[in-house]
Amino acid sequence: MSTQGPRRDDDPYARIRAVIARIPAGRVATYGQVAALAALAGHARQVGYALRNLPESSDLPWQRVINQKGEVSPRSAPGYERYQQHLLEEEGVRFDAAGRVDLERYRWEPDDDRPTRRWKPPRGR
DNA sequence: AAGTTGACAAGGA
DNA sequence: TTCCTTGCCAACT
Repeated sequence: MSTQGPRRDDDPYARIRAVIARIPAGRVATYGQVAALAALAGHARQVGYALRNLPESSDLPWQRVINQKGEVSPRSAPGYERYQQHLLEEEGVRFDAAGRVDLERYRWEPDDDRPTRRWKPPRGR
């Protein structure tokens, strides 16, 4: 009925969470990518906002969302970045010395079910 | 009601 | 390449 709250497909944050829930372990997606997949292109910041409001009890794989630079986004509470990186490393995501993930290698695509890409194609040369 | 904030992103220097 | 500025837009004061 019309007396109930926003339905899943109607609530932007619910759609954002639905997209994140689809990211397989060992893969990552960027904020902008999640927003676009949730039919909210241009609302990358809302993805971060949704995660900030995420209840502690949530089982959403929030750690698989990183920024376009390939690094875990800085956050108000220090220490969480280290925690997020740790969670990802346990899933097999490798970070370089600068604390960045190779997006070409670990970025998840909706139609991509494979675990992880083992190598990146050689650059033209 | 108006100004500020922020788990972003793209472009210029 | 990194750093800084600008654009973004809902949520929050």
